[in-house]
Amino acid sequence: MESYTASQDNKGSAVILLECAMTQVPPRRGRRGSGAVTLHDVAKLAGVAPITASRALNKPEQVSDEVRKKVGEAVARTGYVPNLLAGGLASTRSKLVAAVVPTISGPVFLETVQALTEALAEHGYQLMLGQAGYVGSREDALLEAIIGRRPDGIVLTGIMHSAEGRRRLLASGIPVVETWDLTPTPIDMLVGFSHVEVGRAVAEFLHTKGRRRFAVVAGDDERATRRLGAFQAAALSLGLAPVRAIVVPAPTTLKSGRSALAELMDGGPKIDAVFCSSDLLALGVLTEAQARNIPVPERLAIVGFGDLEFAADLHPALTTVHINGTAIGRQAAQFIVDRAEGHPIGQSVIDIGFSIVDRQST
Amino acid sequence: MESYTASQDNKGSAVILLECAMTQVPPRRGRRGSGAVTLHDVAKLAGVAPITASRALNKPEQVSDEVRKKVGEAVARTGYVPNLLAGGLASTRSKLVAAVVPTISGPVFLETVQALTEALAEHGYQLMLGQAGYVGSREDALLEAIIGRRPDGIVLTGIMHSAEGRRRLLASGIPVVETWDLTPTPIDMLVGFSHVEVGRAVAEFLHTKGRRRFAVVAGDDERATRRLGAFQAAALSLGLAPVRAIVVPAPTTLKSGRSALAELMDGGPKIDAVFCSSDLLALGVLTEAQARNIPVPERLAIVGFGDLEFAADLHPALTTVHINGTAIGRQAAQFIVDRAEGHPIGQSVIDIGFSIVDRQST
DNA sequence: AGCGCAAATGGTAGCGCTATCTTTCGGAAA
DNA sequence: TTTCCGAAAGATAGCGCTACCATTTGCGCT
Repeated sequence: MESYTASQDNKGSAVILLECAMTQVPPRRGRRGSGAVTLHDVAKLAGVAPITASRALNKPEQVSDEVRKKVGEAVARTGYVPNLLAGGLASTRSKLVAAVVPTISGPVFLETVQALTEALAEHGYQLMLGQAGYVGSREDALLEAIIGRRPDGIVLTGIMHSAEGRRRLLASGIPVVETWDLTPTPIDMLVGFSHVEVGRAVAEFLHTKGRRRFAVVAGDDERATRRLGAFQAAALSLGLAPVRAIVVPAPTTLKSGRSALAELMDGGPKIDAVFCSSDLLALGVLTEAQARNIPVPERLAIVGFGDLEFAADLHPALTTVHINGTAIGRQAAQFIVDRAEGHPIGQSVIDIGFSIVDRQST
Repeated sequence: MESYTASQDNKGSAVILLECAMTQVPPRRGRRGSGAVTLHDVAKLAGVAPITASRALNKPEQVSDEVRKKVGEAVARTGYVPNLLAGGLASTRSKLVAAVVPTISGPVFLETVQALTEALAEHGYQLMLGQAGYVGSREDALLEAIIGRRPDGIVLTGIMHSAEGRRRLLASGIPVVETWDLTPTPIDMLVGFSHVEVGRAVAEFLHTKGRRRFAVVAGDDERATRRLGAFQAAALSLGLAPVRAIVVPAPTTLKSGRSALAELMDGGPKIDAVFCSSDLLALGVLTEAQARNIPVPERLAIVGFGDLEFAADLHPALTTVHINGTAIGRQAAQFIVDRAEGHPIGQSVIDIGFSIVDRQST
């Protein structure tokens, strides 16, 4: 490994010392306050009362064309940016939505978060992201930080296990959407699918394809474990041999997939199909199979989970379980916006389903 | 493809209709306000003045043990959660930091965002994530949403090109950290590395390895293009043939990598080395090479960029450019916290360097 | 005893915005 | 012409918290 850092002889990349471009803050008026342009300033410049300026910006249909125009010009001239903290405090609507994910490094939820961000932005809401999964994270601290901002909604992706956490969320009175799962007792709203169904469906799928000796490589998170359990149960009721399971620590990696297949091949009964709890794991299994010259799918079938963008273009293309993460995100946003605007929501629990994408690896 | 959704005959996964668990909001006291527990309530219960309760929570060293204890108990009994909007408004310190990324779907910046989140959480700051890259995103709307929340800092990862945007950021007076690049004229603070150096270093590296006929597969974003240009220039000054370049749309994918190599092999001069602007692209090139039975590294050397977690475990393991994204995130957090707390910062521009990780693919 | 001083607590006054109520005013209805 | 009504604009009063200043208290010192 060759290292290139400022301390070495890379002239072009050396530390650059520059005077920090001083941020030019206008002089403060009193001893408090940020010194920024306020709605008062805009109103004064436009020659109207502050409340009228507020209406011109937030409820333009309630003011005359003339006022709207004058205020608009004043905003443009002053570079006014509304203080949403103040607005949120006064109106008890923060226009903020919090999303909690185990860790953003896991590519699985990205699509959901992305769709959520976009859908919310369309309605003028902003997303705040919280991570619950990394070492040292404290769930109570995260909840405190989230609830303290008084978001208009909270989206949970496959977490919030503790009864204490659920209680606090409920007590906060903030709309909550749980996603990526179908729990029998949702806190509030829910959009997801059944992991038990996934496990069963994949087992039946592989059986239909003529496979008989199954193995599973799964991360040790709660939902993967549920899929695993259902897969094993289904195999059993199909009259197959007990399913061997390798459990690897979450988050799952290509590396764990490789060593899992190595473990499966180096001992124990022969297998002809592996169900992996993530596409990354499946890629690892595939990689190890190629390194060992095990032909896929001839000798070994591989099924992933997640249908990440690369799955379709692997060689061989990966058969996997597709979840419409974008739809989950959109629906979650819809739930929260509807709730915030006071629209009635029909059903508060939605099963979004899944599909098995049959490609070359099976 | 088999589809499993609520509308089909999967009993276990059907739409579940449940009464929405009604959020139990305590009765409102006046006609305004959220009805939640306030600091006043806590203070009353603890038998102290509101301001004293505030101090007990925020500056515990300024109050007596007795007060601290009484307030603590009152908080526990009431389930009080401080309203950070109000606190932020009063103190002009929102304890919020905004990060702007092109899109969170790109795995490249995830490590940075992750490190940023963690480092900020340690200091009691929360991260707000904004996406600038997706279709339909409007930079001005994003800036408005961000500046409107009065964050204590803004972290930019490889974006914010427009002069207008830079002007607004500067005018806002909010500390800004640009990352993943080394621009000659930073808005404020900066932590990154030189893309030009990367391009040059990789060209020299491949030359040292005995390769002579280079090609590049690069995404069409600004920084990748800069690496590409430097790579080509370096190859030229090493006396090599002109470097063929395939430019693919960002965000880069495995698929683009495959088709890029296909294009390179199906016509034009022979090549013996490919520099890819992302590891995903490199994986695509590798996949296509395997599909075509081109031995790597014997006939073709491949270099990626990013050193994603899977790179080391591919077969063959991928040679790539490693960027310490975690260090970038940590340093950015440090910058902002220091600035917010009023600590002096030494240099406001830091080159974090990079390294070439020499593995099996070269 | 008298003084000064620092630590602990409290009172006041906003932060910048909007909900709510009140006022103004032009024009249609009577 | 008078009355009434709704649209448009303004005045008032907070939202829940903290900065700033004032007051109280205890204690060591001369």
